[in-house]
Formats: sequence, C-alpha cells, structure tokens
Amino acid sequence: MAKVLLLDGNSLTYRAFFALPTDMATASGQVTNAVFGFTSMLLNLVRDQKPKGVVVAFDRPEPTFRHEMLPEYKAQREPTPDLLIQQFGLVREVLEALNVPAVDAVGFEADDVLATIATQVADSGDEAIIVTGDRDIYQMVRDPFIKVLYNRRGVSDYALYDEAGIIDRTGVSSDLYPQYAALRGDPSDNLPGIPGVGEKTAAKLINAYGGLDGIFEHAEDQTPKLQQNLVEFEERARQNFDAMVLRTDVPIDLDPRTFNWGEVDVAKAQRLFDLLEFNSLYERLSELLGGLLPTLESEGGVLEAELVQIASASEFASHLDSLLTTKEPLSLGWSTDNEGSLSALAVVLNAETAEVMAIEGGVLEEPAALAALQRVLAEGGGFDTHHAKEFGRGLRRLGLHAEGLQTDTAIAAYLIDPTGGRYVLDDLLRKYCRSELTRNESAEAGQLELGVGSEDLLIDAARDALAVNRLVPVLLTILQDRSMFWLYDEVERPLISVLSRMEDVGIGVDVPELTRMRDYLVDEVSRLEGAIQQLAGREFNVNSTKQLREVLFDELGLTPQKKTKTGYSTDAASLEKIRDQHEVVDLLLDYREVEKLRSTYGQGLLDVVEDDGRIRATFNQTVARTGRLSSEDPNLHNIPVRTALGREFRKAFVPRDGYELLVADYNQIELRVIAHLTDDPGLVHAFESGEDIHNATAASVFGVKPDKVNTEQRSRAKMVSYGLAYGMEAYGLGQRLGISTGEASEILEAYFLAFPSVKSFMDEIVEKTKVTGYTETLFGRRRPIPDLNSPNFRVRQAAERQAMNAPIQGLAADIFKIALVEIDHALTEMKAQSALVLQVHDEVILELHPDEIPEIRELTVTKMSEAAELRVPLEVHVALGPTWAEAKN
DNA sequence: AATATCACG
DNA sequence: ACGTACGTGATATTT
Repeated sequence: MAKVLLLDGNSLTYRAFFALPTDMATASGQVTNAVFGFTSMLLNLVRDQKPKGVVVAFDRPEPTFRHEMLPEYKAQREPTPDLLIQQFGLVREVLEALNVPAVDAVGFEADDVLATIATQVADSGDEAIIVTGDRDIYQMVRDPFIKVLYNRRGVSDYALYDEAGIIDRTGVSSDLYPQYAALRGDPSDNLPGIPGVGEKTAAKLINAYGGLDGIFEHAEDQTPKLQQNLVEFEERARQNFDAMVLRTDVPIDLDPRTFNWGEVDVAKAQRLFDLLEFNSLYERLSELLGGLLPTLESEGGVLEAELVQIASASEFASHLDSLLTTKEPLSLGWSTDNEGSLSALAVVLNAETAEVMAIEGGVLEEPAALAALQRVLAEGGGFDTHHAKEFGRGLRRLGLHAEGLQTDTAIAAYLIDPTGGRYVLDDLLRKYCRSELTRNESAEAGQLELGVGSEDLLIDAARDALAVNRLVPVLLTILQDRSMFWLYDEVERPLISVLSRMEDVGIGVDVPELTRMRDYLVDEVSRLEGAIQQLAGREFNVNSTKQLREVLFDELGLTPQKKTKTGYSTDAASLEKIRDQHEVVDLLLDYREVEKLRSTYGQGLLDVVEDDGRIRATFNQTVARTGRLSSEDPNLHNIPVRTALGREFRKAFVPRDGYELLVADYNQIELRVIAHLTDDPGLVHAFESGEDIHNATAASVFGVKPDKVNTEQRSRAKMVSYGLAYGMEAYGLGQRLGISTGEASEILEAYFLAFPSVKSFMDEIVEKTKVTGYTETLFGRRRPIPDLNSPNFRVRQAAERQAMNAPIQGLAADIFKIALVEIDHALTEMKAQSALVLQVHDEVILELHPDEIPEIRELTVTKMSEAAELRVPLEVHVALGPTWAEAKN
C-alpha cells in the first residue's frame, strides 16, 4: 500500500505566515517567512512520513471583479496580507523545483481538490495522508485509506487522525462531521452555527438522531430553549451543511499513481534556494535526497582550479587555438594595473576539469599572444567576463577590440537585482551557485587552489575566470525565466561597449578657460568670505555649518526655519526665508553658490583633466536602482546649467580641433512616459497636438483658455507635472511654489480632476507592487520595493513614492539606453569619424567631424525619436555649437 | 564614517 | 501626530 501525502497549500502557507516573523527576508528585501515555513513543513513531512508521492492543492476562486464583491464578504474575513500573497508564487516555484505537483481547479478550494484526490488514492487501494489546518477535511477520514494530519498551530504541531481519532476528537464519526460542524458552526472561520449548541451538544444530537434530518424531526423533544433555536436556525444549519460537504468530483487530469517524491530538479532547486537564501533548508533537502545535491562542504561547492601558468606567447597562442573550435564562450578573468593596462589574463580551458590558464600582462603583449587572443575573441563563441567595460578598455590599449562579449556577469546580476550593491564575484558565486573559492594551504604543487585575497595577479584572474564560468549559466537562466533576456541582450549588453568607448574618447576641455573661471571664483569666494565675516562681526569658517549656525541663530538672532539631526538648518531654502532679516544672508547665498562652483567644478574638474586636455569619467551601468546610468570621477551628470554663472562652465566643454559639438535631448521624456503609461486622454491629446505641454496643463488645471495662461500658472503647472512623477504631496508642492499647503492641495486636486487616469495609475501601481514586491518597466526592468509593507508609516510612504517613480524613470532610462545603442550602431555602420562623448540621462553629446554633420544630426534625431513607440510622440531637440553651452541653445 | 549641502535630470 | 519629491555624486566639515 503506497503512501501519498496530500497538502493543503493555502492552509499550510497561511499557518507558516502567521507562525514566523515577517522580518525574515532576503538581502534584497523579499519577505520569505511563509515560503520558508511551508518548505520547512514539506521537508519535515517527507522526512517523517516517507511517502511515495506528494501533491499540493491550492484554492482557485472564480475570477471576480472588485465591484462584484459583496461588502459582507469583505467584512467577514480579514483580507489576505500582501506580504503573504506575494509568497504564494514563490511556494509554487519551490514545488516546481522539487517536482511536486501543484493542483488547483477553477471555482474550487484546495480541500475539494484534496478530497477528490484522496478518494482516488483510496479507491486504488493506496493510503492518503491529508495535511491541513482546516478541520473540514475530517469528513474524509476512512480507515485504513485516508488519514488527516491536522496542523494545530505553527509549523510543527500536528495531530494524526484515523476514524477513531476523529471520534475521539469530535465525538462523532468522520462521515457525520459535516452535520456536526453545521450545528456548532466554526467560530474561527466566523461561521455561526446554532446558538447554544457547542461541541458536546452537537455530538450528542448527531449521535442520537443520526443526522440533521433526524434532529429537526425531533426538535420538540428538546429543552424549550434548544427547541426554539433549532427551529429558528434550521435554515442556517442546512446551509452550513451544504457548504461543509466537500466535492469529490473536481475535474483533475492527474493520476495519483504518478506522484513521485524525489525527482527534484537539482539545478533549479539549487538556484531557487540560493535566491531565497534558504541555506539551512538546502542542507536539509540535500540530506533528504541522500546527499545528491552539491553542498558547500562537499567537493562540488568548493571551486578548485588546475592552474596552468603560461610562460610564453606561443604556448598561450596554441592553447587558445585549441579552443577555436568550441562554440561556447570563453570564460575570462583579468586584472589591471593602476593605469588600466591588463596585467593578467585568465582563460578557462576546460570547465569540467576546472583547468584555467593564466598569463601575465607582459607576455600577453607579445604579438603572437595578441593575435591569438583577437582570433578567439572575435571568431569563436565570444567570451564572458565580469565588468566587461573595463576589460574592453584594457583590450583597446593593446589594440584589440572586444566584439564577442556574450555575458557580463556584473550586468546580468544587476538586472536580476539592481538593489544588490557592489556585485563582487565572490558574493555572486555564493549567492547564485552556493560555491566558494577557498584557499587550501596544503594543496599540492600544480594543483594550485585559488586563494581568497591572494595578491597574485594570475591567481586572482584565474579565480575570476572560474567564477564567471560557473555564474553565467545560472544568471542567464534567471534572466530567461523572468523574460528579461531581451533587455540584457539588446540593450544592456551592447551598451557596455558603447560606454566603454565613450569613456575612452572622453570629452574635450578648454583648460585655459576653465583655469580663468576657477581663478575668478577663488577671488569671489575670498571677497564674499571677507564681507560675510565683516557683517558677522568676527572671523569664522563659513563652510562650517556648525559655526554658521552659531553666527546666524545665536549671535545675530535670526529665526531658525527647520531642524536637521544636528541642529538648525542653514540650507538655501531656509536662508531664502530669512533674507529680509539681515543683509549677510544674501551674501551667504552668493557665497554658497560661488564656493560650490569653485570647489566642485572649478578645482574639481581641473584636477581630473588628462594630459591630452580631455576628461574621462566612468559611466556606471550597475549603480542606479531605476536603470539609469551614473557618472563618477568626475560626475559629468551635474555640470551647472540653472544659474548664469554656473552655466559658464559649459563653455569649457569643447570638441577636438576642427570638430563641432552636437547636443540632442528628449523633450519632457518623463512626462511623455507618464502620458503613455496612464493613457490619460488629456495628457495624450496635449502631446499629440504639439502644444506647449506646461501651457496646456496650466490651461486645464486652472480652467483658462490656453492663450490666457500666465507665466505664474505655467510654472506652477510644470512643478506639479514633475512633482507627480515623484509622488509629491501637497505640502511639498506648497514649499516649492511658495504657497500654503491648502492652496497647493487645491492645485493638485484640480490636476487629478483634469487628468484622472494619472491618479488611478499611481494608485494601481502601488497596489500591484505590494503584491509582486517589485516594479517593472515596459521593457521588463525590475526594481524590488520591499519597504512597501513596512510597519513604519514614513518608510512605507517613501516606498510608495519609489513604486510610483520607478516605472517612469525606469522606462525613460530604457528608452534612452536603446537610443544610445542605436546611435552608436549607426555611427559604426557608417564608419564615422565622429563619436559619442557624453550622455546625461536624456541628452547625448557627440563630437562631429565637419563632413558628417548633416548625416549624423539627422540620424541622431531619428534614432532617439524611434527608440520606442509610445502612445505619444517622442520629441527631440537638437543643436550644434563650438561649446556645450552654445550647442545647448 | 557620518552629516550637511548642493549640482544635475 | 508627524513628515513631507524620485534618482544620482562631490565637497567640506565634523565625529
């Protein structure tokens, strides 16, 4: 008699959720308490019961629309918490990995499904153990074929009932249980029975009269009170009974005899348990399967490489040539010196035997080695590596080009979780492969183990190569599973090379001009500093907010506006408000502006100009959680533009001799994205008609004719439009517009009245994100928003704003990246001498050869406009000039 | 290392 | 009652 475990997935996951704390979460914030508890229960059950097969049933209600839900229904039961809902999908994924069938049927609850399967199992002479926290299932107990393992509470407290057990527990036999339960109701389920009838009376009545019919026939035999209740509530009891009886005819096309525990999808289980950070569960699963899974302690988890050191270029070349026939990408590891030259390169020769060869930078530079390397990079199956952008720059220094890049493990890991942080190979390996690169001091010569933290460049490179080799299939599978491969393959991957070359090209700087500005600013700073100290009546460090606080609020007695962690704030917004109180305040505002320009832009930029008069920033592709790029060393994304003095700096950004700068930027891309995502008729119409969007918005919001909008109204409309992309509230709008929160709130209301779809979109995106745990752009870029269910109001509100903003900023970033890739592709096609030199979120700057000006100007606009097809047109502004400042106008 | 401030989209 | 716009990076000061 084979034994099959039948689990109620809903009931057990519920129990697990309420038994375990919700602060159990992965590093990226996905709460896992319920899926952990359920999986733990499943593994324990399998360990203890040793069944032949396991199956899990789930509820599957008829699809309903919200407005069809009756209010009573809502009142009756607490809604399922979002944190729980988002874990049901994970529970199903666990089951899929463990090859445990998950069964449901439209319009049926899990217990109907279980009853049906249990009946089938029993009819074929096998044993079914039903595991649930729902007592309705008691009615199914049938010796010796069907038993119930009832979950009393938590994840480990069960009672096993056979027929005698049910009688012992309830006082009635299992087949009479529905009638018994119909009489006494179920307090925990908010199901009222007959008043005055509890467990004892119900059992007594059932046993005396054999069922509901008998009881109601003999109602007059009872005490007056009970008799009255029986008569009054007969209908309710009969309804209860109908609801209580389980269906055993649910349409299920699964043969219980095919349920077999133990056919685990090893790779999938490993990946999923790693993602969920179920380390202990993984060990338990492995034990249960008789150590079939590779574990950290077993050999499979520790990566050891056979290190082949290469001494000559010809040896290197012959090894590489032997790899030319393989279609698989090579797994590469590398390191660079301080200047970015490759100082070591490692190639996995044989993934099975973990044979890795490593070569020093010096040998690598010999012509024979370079030629062989270029051959395998371009002609074979290409290569995989970590941080390919930097590797590509290293190759370029050697005169090679990295065309064959397949997988960049850093970029892939970023797409999988953009909140992940630093994407260090060791961490990724632990997270996605459960593997570690360990050091073994006693390793024999020739069997060099790859040591952690080794200073040896060759070993470092070899470790990286091996780590990349193990990570690539895992990361790619995850991207495929999530339908993100297109985004990786068509956008992020080609972008790597675009950015790599942009970094190499750099942007030209007019050093004398920049120096002149810096010198001027130095003078201005010291002039203002003197004047401020004069008015303050003493010398102090104006850059010190601490000292400035003393001067302003203690000595001069000015009115503090708001507080920071450490005291009263002296930021520009606060100073603006007290300008009238003392003439030093205006000077301070000037000082702040000038000092910022001097330090960050004057001195800061001069410090990083290279010998050829160009600045080469690093464009990060794995930093911004929304999908944007970032720029550092220096940050070229925040070169001043808003004030006249600051804007001067853009005159110092110039093309190389004989070239011109072309600047192209998207016109209000985020607002157009909002129009597309919300499909709001008003917004869409405004963009389609080509009118000034802020003017049109102002007309709608303030209820005036478009030609009657004044500048004040237009500027307010603009503030509202952008503020709303950030989830702004009335208070914030009021602050920025210099009006009361009440007035701001009226403007916001008018906006949402004029553009109603915007409001509903914002509400819906938050709700959807609560359930899934992440936001998603149209191109599939995800961002986890774990704090959406935080008990802390402030944290939760901030998360809601992120959830509203991420799809907008993210889609704009997707579109911009696609445009960059397309522009670059077109430049390559035409073998242009012109080059992309800079990008600033929605703006690209190219350095154009005079012969190519009209063609590239045209193609830039076309590629940007056509990067995505939205409900509204993508408008691009383009201009040429001898400096960034002049090309911008 | 943390904080305050401010530059940009 | 409380806090109050998303996303970055650099600088100077203070701890």
